[in-house]
Amino acid sequence: MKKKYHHGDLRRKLIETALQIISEQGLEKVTMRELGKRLEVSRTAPYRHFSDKSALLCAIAEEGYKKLSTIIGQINEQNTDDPLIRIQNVGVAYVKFALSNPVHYRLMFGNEILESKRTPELVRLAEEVFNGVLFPIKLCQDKKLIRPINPYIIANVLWTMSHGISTLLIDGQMQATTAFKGLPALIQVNEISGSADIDRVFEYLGEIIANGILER
Amino acid sequence: MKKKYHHGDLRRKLIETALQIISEQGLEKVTMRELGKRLEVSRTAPYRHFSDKSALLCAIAEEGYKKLSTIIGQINEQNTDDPLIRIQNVGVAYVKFALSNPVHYRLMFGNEILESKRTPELVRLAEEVFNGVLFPIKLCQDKKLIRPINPYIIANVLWTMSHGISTLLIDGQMQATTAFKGLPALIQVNEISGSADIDRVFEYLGEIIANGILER
DNA sequence: CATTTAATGTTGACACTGTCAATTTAATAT
DNA sequence: ATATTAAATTGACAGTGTCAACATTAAATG
Repeated sequence: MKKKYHHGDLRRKLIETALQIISEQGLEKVTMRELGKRLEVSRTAPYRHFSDKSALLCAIAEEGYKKLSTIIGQINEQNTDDPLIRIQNVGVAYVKFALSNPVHYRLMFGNEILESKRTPELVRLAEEVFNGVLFPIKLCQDKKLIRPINPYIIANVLWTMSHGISTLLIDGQMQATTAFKGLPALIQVNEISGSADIDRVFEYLGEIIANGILER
Repeated sequence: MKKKYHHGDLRRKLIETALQIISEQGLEKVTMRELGKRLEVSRTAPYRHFSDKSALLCAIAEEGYKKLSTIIGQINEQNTDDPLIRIQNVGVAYVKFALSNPVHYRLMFGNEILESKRTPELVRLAEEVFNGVLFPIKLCQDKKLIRPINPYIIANVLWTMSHGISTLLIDGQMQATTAFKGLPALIQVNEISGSADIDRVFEYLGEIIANGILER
């Protein structure tokens, strides 16, 4: 790609600056004009790189999908003694990704980008992520570690779980510090950072999903 | 309340019209001016009823919380032979509410209303809903039907599940028709309406949460 | 009843937005 | 060195949230 023309690397900078504005002041403060202003470029310069605002947001979502897909792919390549652990690792990684990249995550799975404006590439990448969740489940079923329920369902259950907790935490609906307080030592909230230790939360949720909640 | 002054019942109409616009064309098409236009009133008339746009959206969210809270309250008042069924009923009602009132739901639990702009009343109503989820769980634990796990955790698991599936379906990320296709007869998608039969989906998810996914 | 008061609605104004069309600048290809 | 094309600019237009000043009318008050 070499060096760029005038600005140098405006496309990249636009994405970065948009991300920064969203996390600082929220999505509605992202304007094409403000982006131009911040990057010391004219108000319509961004249109040379993104056909409209929606296209810019799509690019961010795409970036997120690629990142998440890579993370999950790497975990699935790791060898583990216990294949069940791999499922947990995928779940933990998923939620951690969401919490570390809330802006990406909201654009990926939220309603900010209208359904009609989602690019085919976006849809493809989303499927790739789902397959990454499906994979370790099938593996465990092959080894008779998980009941022979349709693996799609189980994947959807795990996805539902991971997505649910991700969005509730990201959007400040569930307070990790209180939601999991006063629990057995198993779950301990990291009081210093103020954020829950996702590994332990997921460990606990995993135990529930694994064994169920019924008395037997 | 009798008849109103000039327009009659502008406040009510503003909420209704906003809801209609959001479900037809999305949130960003709701503008104070457009609301005025549609209701044949001046562009700033809405400001006599809502201090700003955010206040209008808060009012919609509040309406949603009250509705959901009432629904869950009614279910919890019903007598059931099997208290476990009550938990399932609450979950099903929750998801059904979300699917029937997607606009309300997104405003209630999404990020459209900035965290800083949420009124205290909004927070209180959200807690009320959570308590409605907690109640039947505690009841089942009293009767030794559910393992003596901290009931808060279980409520959070159920909430996570219900919220996760609600948002994935509402935002068109999970296709109910395909996500639960090719399953045992237990789950059958309503092909006519194109929407999943939430009762059955939840029945299935409920079974998984109840008994876990592990082979034993 | 007449009159004050407060609720409700209007008009004008401002700074801001997305985005198009026409134009200019400069990097690359020839 | 010139032609081509990518990148950036300026001007324009219709739309937006919201404030301040003003107008109208319902309700409260005497």
